[in-house]
Amino acid sequence: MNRPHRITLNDIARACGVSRSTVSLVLRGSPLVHANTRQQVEAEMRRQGYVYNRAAATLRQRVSTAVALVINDLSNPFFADFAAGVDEVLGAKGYVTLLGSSNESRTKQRQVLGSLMEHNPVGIILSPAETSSVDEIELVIGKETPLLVFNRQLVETQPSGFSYDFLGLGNRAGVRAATEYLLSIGHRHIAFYGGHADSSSCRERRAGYQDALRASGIEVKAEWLIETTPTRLDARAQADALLALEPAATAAVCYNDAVALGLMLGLTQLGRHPGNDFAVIGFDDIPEAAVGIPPLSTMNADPRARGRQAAELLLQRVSDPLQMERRSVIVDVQLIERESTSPLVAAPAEMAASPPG
Amino acid sequence: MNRPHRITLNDIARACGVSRSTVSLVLRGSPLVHANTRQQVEAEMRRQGYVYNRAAATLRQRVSTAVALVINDLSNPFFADFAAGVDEVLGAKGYVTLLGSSNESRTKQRQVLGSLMEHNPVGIILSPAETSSVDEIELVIGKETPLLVFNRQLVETQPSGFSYDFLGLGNRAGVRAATEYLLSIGHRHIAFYGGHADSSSCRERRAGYQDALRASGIEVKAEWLIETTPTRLDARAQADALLALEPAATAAVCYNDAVALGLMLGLTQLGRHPGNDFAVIGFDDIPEAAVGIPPLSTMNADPRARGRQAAELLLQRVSDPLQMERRSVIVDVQLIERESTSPLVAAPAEMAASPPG
DNA sequence: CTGAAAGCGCTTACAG
DNA sequence: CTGAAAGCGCTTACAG
Repeated sequence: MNRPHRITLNDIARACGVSRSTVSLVLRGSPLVHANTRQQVEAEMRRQGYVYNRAAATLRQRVSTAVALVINDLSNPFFADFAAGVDEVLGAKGYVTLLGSSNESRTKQRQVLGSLMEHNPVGIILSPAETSSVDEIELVIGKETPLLVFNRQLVETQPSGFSYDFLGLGNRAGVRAATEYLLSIGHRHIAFYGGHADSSSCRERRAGYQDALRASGIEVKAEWLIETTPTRLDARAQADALLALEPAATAAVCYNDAVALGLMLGLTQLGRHPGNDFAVIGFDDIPEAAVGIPPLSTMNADPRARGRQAAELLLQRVSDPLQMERRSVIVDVQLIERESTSPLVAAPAEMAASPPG
Repeated sequence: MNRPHRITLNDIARACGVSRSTVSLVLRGSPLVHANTRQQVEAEMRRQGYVYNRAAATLRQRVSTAVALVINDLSNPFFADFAAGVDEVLGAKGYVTLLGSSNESRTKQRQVLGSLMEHNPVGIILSPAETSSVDEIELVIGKETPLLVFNRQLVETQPSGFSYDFLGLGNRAGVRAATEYLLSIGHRHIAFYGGHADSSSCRERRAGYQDALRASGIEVKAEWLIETTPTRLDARAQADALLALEPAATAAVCYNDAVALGLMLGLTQLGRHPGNDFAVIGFDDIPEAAVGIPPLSTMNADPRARGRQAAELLLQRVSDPLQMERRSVIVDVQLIERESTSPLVAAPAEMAASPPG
């Protein structure tokens, strides 16, 4: 019954006949220690299976190496990939990731943040639950710990001095680019399909769609913005709304890939051939997009790269907290061209003609 | 330029005119403290924005509240869901999750485990990188910290005294049940479709398929085990192999859902109607399965529930390390019946007849 | 019911 | 190049 006495610096020092300080210096790679001493100490640490106690070091140094990562929905591959990217960079730089998930509950989010704060993270990366406010976050994390918010803006009920960095997607510019692409290949009757207008990301994407049409001198009519639940099933069910427009749409920019894939199914059932006589563009580039029939053109946000970027941004802020102006980084999403928009659809007047090439 | 002096128990004690010990007792909910004192102390903590320093408490108490979670592939929704389940239970029980991901690299896995060990986790949940061995894991985590391995067995090169718990899926029993279901609805010409035989999960699933056939007195022929890359594309391309069998297969148990969905596409292109004149069963119950055309019958492993279960198992072991016999829990996967196997296919001899009902 | 003191395992000036 | 001492923020017997 040997109680598992934890090996400490003292044990190593005693075994080597040196002081604790010397062993600590070896650990920290100080050049002050004689090479022989260093080797002897290192050998002894290996021999005894010494494990560094970072909590003790943190306490003494008053700086931790932990970063809190709080995610609204880990089951969503987009956020899971984001988390993987964050952890990749943090791990490579010697930080440990404290994970928390809120499941879109602001109450849970508050609890999780409070619990993680007790571990003295040097910073926090937060993909917030819907409708989270600046105030409720500040209340639990204080003003001192650097915060990077991802993907959703915090609701700002009153002007506060609270400062944090933001990393988000260029929803508006992305959908504008997608719409412009459809215009460039000849479409003039383009709908925005799917999503609910009370979601901020949907509003931003719709705005991008309208930007593109207006810049081309095309009038934006309300009935060309078609609402659906952002799911495959509802998107499939309402496909006929696109063909019922006057004139019928020849292309649709969709709220996201789920909607776009559902729409393609619905169009097929109605006897249309997406990619041939109708162009569809999605948003997200989920794995299924590439293997759809036809493969779906979409906007890719590379969530893993966003995670890496978020970690970099936060660590910059951690190492330079004096640079106080708040940063807001909006990342362009990239159009991935696949067959759902090619072979290029002919201009509306020639819709019945065979595709070029 | 006020350097952010961290609020400690001393500050609270001084402000209240009591000793540090008393404040600590309040913090820990001791009944020894007078109610008035307690209220005064609690109010002062709120007023000053006191944040508990768990690292200091951990150091003193010599027990941490951290659990390390190391995942082989966070980008895979199966493992992301698992992680979400783990975090859910750990958070609810007052533990913090230290996240690490190995990306299927044993080297990265070793580094990550080593780094997390410095934070004194009370236990480790590991979904190991492929071909990880018992020895390499033990070398880095030692014999003292409880370990729960998920999903894949560790390679055991030599008998070692190292003990850990295991949570895995009932691949063999699950596929046996799937195959028996197909037998029960009249099929006699059932193939096992997809996957590579050098993967342990594929071997286990094939074994379950063979178990069912043998128990029914049906001979298992090698050509009825069809290998494909476990992807939708390859599965689609090789669908004709099923119809080329003598006699042609009327049903297939697939290695996983990706394969099954690809197979359904391939069969459709060959003029068959999955769910009507051919039965298909997948494995995993990925989100797409439910919205396939037709919806895919499959085996569900509920990864999020597995995560919760893993956390429970580990915490049991943490609280009772004396119970030394190793536990190995194999969870049954559940058949989810959807249209890809119903309306029930008639027995082979009557294949051309209309479905019942 | 409350306080003084010791100690968890480190790091860091400060001497030598 | 090495050692003795103090201290990070807690908790825990032990007195009173």
